[in-house]
Amino acid sequence: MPTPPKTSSSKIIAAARDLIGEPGLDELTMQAVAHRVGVRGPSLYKHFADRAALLREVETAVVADLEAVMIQVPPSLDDLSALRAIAAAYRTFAREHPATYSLIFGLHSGDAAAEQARRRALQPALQRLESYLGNREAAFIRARVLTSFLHGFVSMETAGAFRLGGDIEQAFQAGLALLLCDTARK
Amino acid sequence: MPTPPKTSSSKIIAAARDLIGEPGLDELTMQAVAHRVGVRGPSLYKHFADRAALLREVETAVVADLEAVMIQVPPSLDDLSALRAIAAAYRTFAREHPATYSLIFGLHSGDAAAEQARRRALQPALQRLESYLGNREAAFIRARVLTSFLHGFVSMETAGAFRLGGDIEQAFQAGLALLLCDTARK
DNA sequence: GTCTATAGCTAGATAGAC
DNA sequence: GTCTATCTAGCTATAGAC
Repeated sequence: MPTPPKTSSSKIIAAARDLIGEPGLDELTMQAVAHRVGVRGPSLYKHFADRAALLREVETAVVADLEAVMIQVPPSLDDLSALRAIAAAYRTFAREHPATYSLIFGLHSGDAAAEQARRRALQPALQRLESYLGNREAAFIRARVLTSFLHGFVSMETAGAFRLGGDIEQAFQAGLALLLCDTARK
Repeated sequence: MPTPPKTSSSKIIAAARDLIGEPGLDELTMQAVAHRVGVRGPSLYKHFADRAALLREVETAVVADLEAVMIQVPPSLDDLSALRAIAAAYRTFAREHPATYSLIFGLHSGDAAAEQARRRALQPALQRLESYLGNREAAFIRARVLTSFLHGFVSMETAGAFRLGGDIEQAFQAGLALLLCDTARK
């Protein structure tokens, strides 16, 4: 006679869902990196203690790159135009390097250098917001809201999550318009 | 004499960044799932063809769960209150099941069932938005904007990306207030 | 700093008995 | 439908020669 069932598809699915942990970066293997730079895997360990150490440095470098594109905004622009330009630069960066971008908020390694890079990258936008809103605290809150929108939008966009048609560019501009409306000014 | 250098730390970092592909779900191994349901690994293959097939079903189930919590909003609520409640339910779901939540926009498997589940989950919020804004097209755009904000906010929140202090709840409410202001009504 | 060789591990998936 | 046994494959990391 056949062995009695111990489980079921739905039980397996439920267990799988309980099990999901942090997503990794499977493709980034030491050997693949080594091949890219023309050496063998073990040679990398003369440069970095282990894979985690390499990842920490990558994280910091990526954030610095994002800062570099956001900082390109001409100082001559008015605040609102500058904020729009920063947002556009952010989105462009994410679209051009989607997997790389995902490290910025995806690794959360707690690395001090990466954390400092993140803080530094935020600074220009924060200053513009403060000038625009005329209120330091409001600018800080708005920065969080704007960053959330930008991160969510580009994450969905690069993941191909906008699948219902329509003008995606229009949605981006509409979101910016709502979040950059100057309602906090007294 | 020592072997001449073929590479450098910065080259390695650059190569690593070029290499980053899609993040995986390392912890979700077939053996771990099997152990959870009290069987051995190979038994799972009688239920699902392979790991990818299991993941597709998990994805659909997760979206259905998110829909279930968003649908709990009482019909008696006015549109604005209902939209706030839906947003709160979304955020609560992500906070309670962060890793599970990350599958919703993270897997993009192109699975038809998952796609249909996503569409279905969006429907109630979309209807409320249409009633609130009095414009079908504006509601569709606003839904994209709101979803982007929600997804970005909860992704950052669960990743621990809000590291600069301050009231995170206040930022969430501020974002909702800006995105739910009724500026599109004629 | 590079290499070869290898240890040690873990994963996905299959074969065949029951 | 479950099991044991096994295959294949890939990864991190180390040892030691050059």
